[in-house]
Amino acid sequence: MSRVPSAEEQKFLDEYDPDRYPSIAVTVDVALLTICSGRFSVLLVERGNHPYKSYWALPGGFVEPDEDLQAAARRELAEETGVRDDIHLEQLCSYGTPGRDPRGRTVSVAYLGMSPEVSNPVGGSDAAHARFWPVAEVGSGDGPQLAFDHDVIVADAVERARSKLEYTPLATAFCEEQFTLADLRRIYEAVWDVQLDAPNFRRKVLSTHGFVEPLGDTALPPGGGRPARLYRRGDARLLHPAMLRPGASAEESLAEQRVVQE
Amino acid sequence: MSRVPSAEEQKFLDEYDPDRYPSIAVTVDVALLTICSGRFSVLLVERGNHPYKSYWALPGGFVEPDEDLQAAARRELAEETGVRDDIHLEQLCSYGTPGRDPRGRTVSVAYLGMSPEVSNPVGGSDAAHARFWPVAEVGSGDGPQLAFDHDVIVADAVERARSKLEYTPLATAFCEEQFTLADLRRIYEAVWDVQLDAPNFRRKVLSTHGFVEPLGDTALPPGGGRPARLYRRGDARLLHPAMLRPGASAEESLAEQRVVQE
DNA sequence: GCAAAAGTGTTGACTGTACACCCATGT
DNA sequence: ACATGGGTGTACAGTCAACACTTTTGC
Repeated sequence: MSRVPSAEEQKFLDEYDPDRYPSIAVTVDVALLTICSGRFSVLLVERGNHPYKSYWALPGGFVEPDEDLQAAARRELAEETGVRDDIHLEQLCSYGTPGRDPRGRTVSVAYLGMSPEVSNPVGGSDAAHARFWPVAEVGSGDGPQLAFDHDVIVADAVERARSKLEYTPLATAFCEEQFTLADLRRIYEAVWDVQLDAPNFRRKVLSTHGFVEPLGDTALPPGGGRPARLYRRGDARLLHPAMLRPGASAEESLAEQRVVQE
Repeated sequence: MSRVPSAEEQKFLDEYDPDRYPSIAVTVDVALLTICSGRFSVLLVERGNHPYKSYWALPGGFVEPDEDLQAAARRELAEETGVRDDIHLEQLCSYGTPGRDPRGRTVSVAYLGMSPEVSNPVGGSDAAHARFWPVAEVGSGDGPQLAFDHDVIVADAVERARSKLEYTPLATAFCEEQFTLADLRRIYEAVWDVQLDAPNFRRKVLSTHGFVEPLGDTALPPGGGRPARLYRRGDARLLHPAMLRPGASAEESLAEQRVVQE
């Protein structure tokens, strides 16, 4: 990567005087969310190096010279956890407060991932262990201690996911290729931590154009009962009308404000 | 800024080998939106230097060593356009595709700003001119030619603003300190490019807790008519229920998908 | 038959929209 | 007086939550 700069590039490098602007490192971090044994969870890796050794952190790392940001996020996720790479991934936010990394100035572009349950995430190169933690435990005292500002990133990711389930069909990103409406409903119930009325949920989903596509087959429920029809993702990107969270008036709105207000 | 690095920092610098990772420059760009003579508009500056000389661009520039990202956005906005600095500013998205700047690798953290009408934005240091352009013209052929990937950033900012007006009280960010409900309604009409029913709009706003606070005074409408009551911003950060755009079903949803889908 | 889960029908409360109408001011 | 825009009342239509009820399976 040490070629002769063009005149344009040289001009840029003059403006970008490395004495005035010592390099800022650009990293990506991924908050991969999933429903793990019925609980809304986030993938974390245990750090093997200082600083924050033996703390838990989001998988992530440096962006390579000619690599797109999202490609970097996908690569880090694969390297550190072996998660398959066709999952939904979207940019969440960038975090660049001076001092967020004690080793030097970094700006981290965080990504939000959503995937069906992953059986065994493997700890990769720089990650000692990798496992899913229920998001309810991450904020509280009895959960894992998070490195850097990753607790903030996780909180933002969780709230973004909760909100996106309202007006996009992304709940299907947590489902397998084929799923029943009960599967889909359990996604909503786990993410929002509420109970939903199955008959009304069914009607809402089916009346929303492009949310799900019916398949011919049926699946047997685990504990016995009538077989349920199977569906796959539809082609809609937005829900009309939205699937609003129940009882979102007044008091609950406190938690949401973090992500929304900036 | 040339001090002796600590052991931790040195370790970081070893990991962050500048040969493997040639510096990525971090910049901020600001899409400042406002209602200018009744039209939903974005602030652009005409570039005085190559590349993209005499093209129009968003105000922005390099992040300084010990500067928070949002502070950098606010500083660049003040330097290049003289816009007052108490306006609403929130992070929009980061753009880092290799090749987006022909001079070298950059990652730009874009911010979305909302402000009341600004009388005379002044072109600052590196900006030849600064002016507001109606967003409807920016995308089309007869509008300004935009530098870099700023057309994408503007499109994302516009869609984010349209969407935020639905579920937050941010329309008030476009209003002066004191405003009438007709002022507020004209904000919605300009941003969404629709006509709203004044009586129903009034009821919706007043029934939404914390959206606006009534003041004692009244203001005379410009062309004669009954004086209107004045209001100021309320303390809500989210609207319950939301102010949904009329006729948002099916066909119109095409444009929205850009920002939402990633 | 009974338990369990899928799926259907019905009702009453609530919300959004359209529009008729009244009120207060300038000219 | 009348034009202009602010503000109120009302009635209809659509949506949503609650829950009773039917269907199809395993045991």
